[in-house]
Amino acid sequence: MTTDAERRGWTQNPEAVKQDILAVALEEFAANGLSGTRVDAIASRTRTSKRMIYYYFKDKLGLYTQALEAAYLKVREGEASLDLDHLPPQEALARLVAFTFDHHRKNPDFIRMVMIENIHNAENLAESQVIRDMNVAAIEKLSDICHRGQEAGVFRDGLDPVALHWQISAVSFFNMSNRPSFSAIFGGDLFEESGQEAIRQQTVDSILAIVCAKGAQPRD
Amino acid sequence: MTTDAERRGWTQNPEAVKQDILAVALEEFAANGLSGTRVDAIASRTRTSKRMIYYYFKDKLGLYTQALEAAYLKVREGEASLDLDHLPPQEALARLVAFTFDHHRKNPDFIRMVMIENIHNAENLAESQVIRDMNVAAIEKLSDICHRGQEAGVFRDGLDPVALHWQISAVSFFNMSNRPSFSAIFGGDLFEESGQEAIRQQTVDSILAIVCAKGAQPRD
DNA sequence: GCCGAAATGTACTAACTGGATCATTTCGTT
DNA sequence: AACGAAATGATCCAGTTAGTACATTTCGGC
Repeated sequence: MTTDAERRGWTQNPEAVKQDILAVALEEFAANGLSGTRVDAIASRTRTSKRMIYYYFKDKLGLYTQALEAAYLKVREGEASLDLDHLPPQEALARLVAFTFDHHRKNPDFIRMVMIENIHNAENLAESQVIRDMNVAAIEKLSDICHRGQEAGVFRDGLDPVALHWQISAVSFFNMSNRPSFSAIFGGDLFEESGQEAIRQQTVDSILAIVCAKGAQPRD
Repeated sequence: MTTDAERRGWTQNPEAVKQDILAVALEEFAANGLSGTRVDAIASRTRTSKRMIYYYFKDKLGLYTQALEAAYLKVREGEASLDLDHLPPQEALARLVAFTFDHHRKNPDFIRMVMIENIHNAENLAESQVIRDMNVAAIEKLSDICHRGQEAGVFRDGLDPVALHWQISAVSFFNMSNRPSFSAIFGGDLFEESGQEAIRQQTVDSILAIVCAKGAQPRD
């Protein structure tokens, strides 16, 4: 299929060109921020030219916005694999927390895109419906676990799934977002593999502690 | 003292000029990031000129670095006021967590500077000794509480003050840093006053839970 | 009051950078 | 095989921006 292109000249391949640009753009924006990224830098790392960027994405901002959505989509793919329905609530929650923690670790450029968005007050993110949808799913998963736990009598009443998600995200996100500053100040021990396991466990414990009904026995 | 300047011409006042520039620079960098900030924009908001910026700070990066340190210093001032030695360990820790949470809320541009630094892999922050010193103090405070708690038998053994600090920081920091994206997706309820109180309490609870000795009674 | 260094004002520039212009090639449709 | 629209290449441009050159003023010490 690409043999035509190899031989001489070039072949029209809009979709591949778009994807190529988008992949590079994501890396560049994640690495350098919105104003820190040079369109020329993206173009030169692409198999095509700057001309195509403006042809398909119109703007630097247009490209950025699409790259942001691409980052979210890429992350979403990895999330479906998690099936917790068959687990008892405490176990399910523990798994969800640990999974979220690890999942953030595996997606550094997604993290960086969100950081960058926050620097810009999430103005572009606020537009995207795609992104909103995706996160609602996360809440539903969590909400379901909460209900099951309450019915089983092992979780306390009055849980707020959003507040819970907030806390899980906070730790998982911070672990990646502030790693440079944190380890510059305190050294990198916590970010070695053993350190990461420790704080992941600490995170799981802390989350379980706040949902557990008073008097319920802690898991071992 | 400024009357001379009012009358005609200008008065030499190196220190005031420096501080003026630095204050504006901090705001601008915090608002727009490193590459997003225009030196001219800083200059025009200053009582002096761009010329002075380069005279005193040499570089855009030089100015940025000093602004970063200034942000840290400003935050440090507010921290000394906290005296926990007279409180029992659990109470002291609870206060420390709540204080940290609130303190971050009160210093948005500090938060943003750290965010920006992390985008840049904390390269500039890593240089500054001032900043390192400051955070060591925080760990010592926490470490002291841990020891007292262990001696009193209410905290479990094997606590890592740095890991604890990591968790406290994570939540407090994320609460500010990711507010735009989080509320764009989930709405702003958690960031109303009542919501903030709820998650602050949730944070305190979760931290206490992970330090408390198994079997120790939770505070009421 | 004078002198040299420090401090400040004004105007400029060289390079960068987002974006535009113009021309050419591919390719499905007829 | 011809035609028109879509896709791509090559080059250029105008505004922006970090940083500078040059001139002037202030001020402490003598």
